[in-house]
Amino acid sequence: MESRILDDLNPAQREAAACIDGPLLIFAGAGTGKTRVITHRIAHLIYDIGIPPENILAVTFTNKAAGVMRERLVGLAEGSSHAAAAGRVFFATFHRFCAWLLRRHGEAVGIPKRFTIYDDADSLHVIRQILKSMNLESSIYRPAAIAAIIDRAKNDLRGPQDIEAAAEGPVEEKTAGIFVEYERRLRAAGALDFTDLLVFAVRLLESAEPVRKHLQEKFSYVLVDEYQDTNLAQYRLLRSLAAHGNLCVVGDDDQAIYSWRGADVRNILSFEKDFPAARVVKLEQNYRSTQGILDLAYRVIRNNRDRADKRLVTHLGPGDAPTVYAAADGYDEASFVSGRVRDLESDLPYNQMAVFFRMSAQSRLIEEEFLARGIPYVVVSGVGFYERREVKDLLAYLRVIANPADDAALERILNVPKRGIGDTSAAALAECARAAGVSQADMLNRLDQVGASAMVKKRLADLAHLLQELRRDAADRTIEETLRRTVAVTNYFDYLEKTDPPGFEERAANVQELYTVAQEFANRVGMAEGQPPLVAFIEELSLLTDADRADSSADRVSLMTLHAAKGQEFSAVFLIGLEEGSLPHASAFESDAELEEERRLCYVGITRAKRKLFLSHAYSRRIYGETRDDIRPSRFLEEAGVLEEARFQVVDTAAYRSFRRREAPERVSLNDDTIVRVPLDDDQAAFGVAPGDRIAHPHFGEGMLLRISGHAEDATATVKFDRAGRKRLKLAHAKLTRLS
DNA sequence: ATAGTGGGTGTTTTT
DNA sequence: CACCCACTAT
Ligand SMILES: Nc1ncnc2c1ncn2[C@@H]1O[C@H](COP(=O)(O)OP(=O)(O)OP(=O)(O)O)[C@@H](O)[C@H]1O
Repeated sequence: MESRILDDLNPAQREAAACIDGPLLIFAGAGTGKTRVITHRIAHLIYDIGIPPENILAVTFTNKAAGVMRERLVGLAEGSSHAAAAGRVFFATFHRFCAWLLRRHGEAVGIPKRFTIYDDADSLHVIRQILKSMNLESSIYRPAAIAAIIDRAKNDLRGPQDIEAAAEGPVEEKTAGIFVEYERRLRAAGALDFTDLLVFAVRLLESAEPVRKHLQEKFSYVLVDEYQDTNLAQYRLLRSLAAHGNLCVVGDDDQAIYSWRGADVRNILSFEKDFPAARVVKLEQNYRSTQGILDLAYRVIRNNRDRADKRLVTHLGPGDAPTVYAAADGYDEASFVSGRVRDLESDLPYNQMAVFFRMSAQSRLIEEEFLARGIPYVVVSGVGFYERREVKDLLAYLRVIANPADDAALERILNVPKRGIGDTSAAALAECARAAGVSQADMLNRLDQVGASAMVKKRLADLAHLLQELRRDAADRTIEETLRRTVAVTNYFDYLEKTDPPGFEERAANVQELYTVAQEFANRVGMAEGQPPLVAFIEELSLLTDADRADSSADRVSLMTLHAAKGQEFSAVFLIGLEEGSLPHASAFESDAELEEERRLCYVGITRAKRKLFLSHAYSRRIYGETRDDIRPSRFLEEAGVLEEARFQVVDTAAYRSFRRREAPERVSLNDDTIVRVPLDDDQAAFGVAPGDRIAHPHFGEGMLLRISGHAEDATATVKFDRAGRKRLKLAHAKLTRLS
């Protein structure tokens, strides 16, 4: 068992990596080498102990993390005869692992082999359809809210009955019914949404003993990174899978940031109870950051009550004090960031710099600034390649080809490109299919049963024919060829050019890029695994995210959300928008638990930095197109004493001082019912109503006018109606009458 | 059937 | 501001 592999670990890490049998928890703070231990432990298992690599399953949080880990593992075997073995370890996210499992054994729980994976947009689409069929208004029953409730329930392995039982309002009550119908429609379409992958995998493992036994034998060693962010479904999956006890999990309760997705930090806190005889290894030596950065991180996270205390030490020395910049506004902040990037660029490559923010929308000002300054950057979260309309359109064609039952995909392409099949015809087709109990694609081949005009039927028949040809040809063509043929027979480029002339070039380029992705996929995967390549490709696209696609070798500054930053590290980090409402986000104000999660998010951001850390906040922001001058710095900055202490460099600006002097209007948070009695400008007063008035609206009834914002035509009243709740109404339009 | 208009509405975070 | 929906005019 003598091993050079473990030489580049410190004693505590080595202990963890060398402990190969039985449950093991590595519970340690940021940058202590948890991920490194996992990688070395796998290498040790294979190269020193002789465990066949295909018996090892390593679960990561993102596909990208899986890729990085695989590379590192190969790196460790460099030059040895084992190098190829590394490729046989199964690295995957939970979702990908479940998809793999269900492709093979899903039939035991009623999932067809060629199931399709519905993404968020598909799910929302289905929910909207259901709302329509139930005659529920989507303004009250907000599809996204309903989707969130359903998704959350599924992650907790709960069903419609549980939601109904726990329902607190009308929306939740109805959600149970929508949930039932949602499930029905997905099953009928042979589709699983992201969370279904987990749900059905759990169901499969817990109900089909032969499958479970087989997997337990196959994966005799299971390792899980970022265990603090696992949810109930994932936990149950691990329990079944790793009943043999050879389960190694690593994590840090201070980095639990996915509770909104059902992740439960108690999974890691009670690991010892769940897996008796578990060994626990704690690591304290941080190898990533300088002491100044770690101190600041600690000053933030220590304010969480609900945590296991951990101190981190580093021997990288004190380093540069983190810089705090108080910006006048978002533009000022952006120019601060670009200025510092310019200062740093002689010492650091761009890809060692990153800008983090709470919400994707916050990247915009930074992007504009970088564009103007010629600083190369890449946005690694937000609307990306795979969400592009053109990519999803073509993917929908592939989906229908691979799985004719995929109604969501069919509905997407029914009239894309425009072929004169409008909402009415689409609804008729859907209704007939529903009545006949078949998929809409099947219905296309039984048009005699569809009540529609001859003209429409002809168009539907043409589509059916087109799909049939594509499907027939797909059998003996490459994916790329199928894609090209689809584009050709549908005249897809013409459609793009007609519908979006200014965006045409970019969209066409994305289509080309998709060809390349298909080609690379084919080269990489070959004909392995005996799976139809088309099905495998669609799965790949469904599970990949933009972050996975980002080429880390390209020399660009990374822009990403704090959530996307987890697990990564950069020499220089900018954490922007450190303001009340943003970080912590306004939606967390009401709940201590959520505030603590926001604080952890801040902690995660800070601890990504190796040597340079810049924190910034602005006193003025545009929110909903309105400029707000009453923005306060984040409580996290205050708690940490950052704003006063000389040990941190506080950059102040003349611009900011003048902002501070200006009289701030009464503070209003987005959710409260304060009546904002600031003097109205003449154009606002002209409407004859003022904050504090009782008013009546023809549709919403009576209410209290809370505030007026905007000017002239755009003057908008915020009214709290007695029955209809809070509404915003354009004064120029809404007929408000003043009572009393 | 579709394009264009003009309301109202709402905000996280992602596999 | 950006998105989504309902409505109107072609
Ligand atoms: N024993 C060691 N010797 C040298 N460098 C190390 C050692 N252990 C870890 N490192 C380095 O420290 C950095 C952080 O390691 P790693 O990403 O594994 O930490 P982590 O605990 O997973 O962090 P986090 O939880 O913050 O994502 C990496 O650059 C890694 O190479």
